[in-house]
Amino acid sequence: MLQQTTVKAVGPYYHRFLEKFPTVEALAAADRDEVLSAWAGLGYYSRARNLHACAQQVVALGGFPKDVAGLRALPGVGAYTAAAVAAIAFGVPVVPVDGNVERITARLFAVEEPLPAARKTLAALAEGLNTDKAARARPSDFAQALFDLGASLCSPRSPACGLCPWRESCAAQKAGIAATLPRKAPKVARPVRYGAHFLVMDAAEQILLRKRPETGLLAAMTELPGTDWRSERWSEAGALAQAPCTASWQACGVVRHVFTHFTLEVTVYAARVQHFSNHVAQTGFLAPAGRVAGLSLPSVMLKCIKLGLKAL
DNA sequence: TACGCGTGGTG
DNA sequence: TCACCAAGCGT
Repeated sequence: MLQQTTVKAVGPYYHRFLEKFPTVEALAAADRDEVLSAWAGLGYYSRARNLHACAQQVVALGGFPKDVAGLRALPGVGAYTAAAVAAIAFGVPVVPVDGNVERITARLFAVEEPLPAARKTLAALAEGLNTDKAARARPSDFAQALFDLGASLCSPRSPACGLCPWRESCAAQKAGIAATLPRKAPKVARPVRYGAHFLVMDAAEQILLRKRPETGLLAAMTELPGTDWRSERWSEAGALAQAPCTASWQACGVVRHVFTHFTLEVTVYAARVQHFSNHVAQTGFLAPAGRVAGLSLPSVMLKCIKLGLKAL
């Protein structure tokens, strides 16, 4: 959960998740959709699918691998997570290299090569951080101390070098460039994509939803029926031509949502109908409008539903 | 290597 | 408002 996600955002999800799936066996035995639903709103949904697959693999193996190579082979476990689990759970003297440790290392050794090209260099330098006896004796505490140093003093924007225990040995601090490291390669501009989604509710206050494809963006998550997300705006006629049924559609506004690599602008249309024909209902599934929790809805769709319901 | 993959917080 | 960032991984 903590991959690219703040401790604060993870907290509630983590506790709910452990309550729902208290053991690796319970997680392995759960339905994939139940796991996705517990993850809904947290983002990077491949982590949920990988974690579920990972639990099944661990159960099949008869327990957790206890070394870096064994952990690294599990789904969703990369170099960082393998090292973190090995050090923190199993006391293996390795240094997990996350964003914090990359930043600390870049500053300590004044590495001016920009990320991501510098990643290999930084990992090699970080590996040498725990050579002293005290550090090697407590791999978990050493890793945690690095995370905390990065999160508190050696922070991205304005590092508190005056308070840093490593101030004297920090090459970037000596050179006066600590705040400018690590350097990053310039980013590409984030394009805007446009879509339209449709909220339709029957007399029993059920709304029509559908499942997204198994691969790609928001894989296997739930959504309101809608158009493609494309680089040109949709005309009203063009959007309504793809409405899930005939109804007096009402445009109720635009939802703007920022993904990592593009910004999405969704025009939301809403309508009431007496009842759904079988033909229409079979394009997706029906759910009570008041109870959309537990349906693996990503945040962008929660925004759309909220906007649509307000108009009805 | 470079990109696809979410969401919320912050200066 | 907006760019940047967060206990990265898979392809």
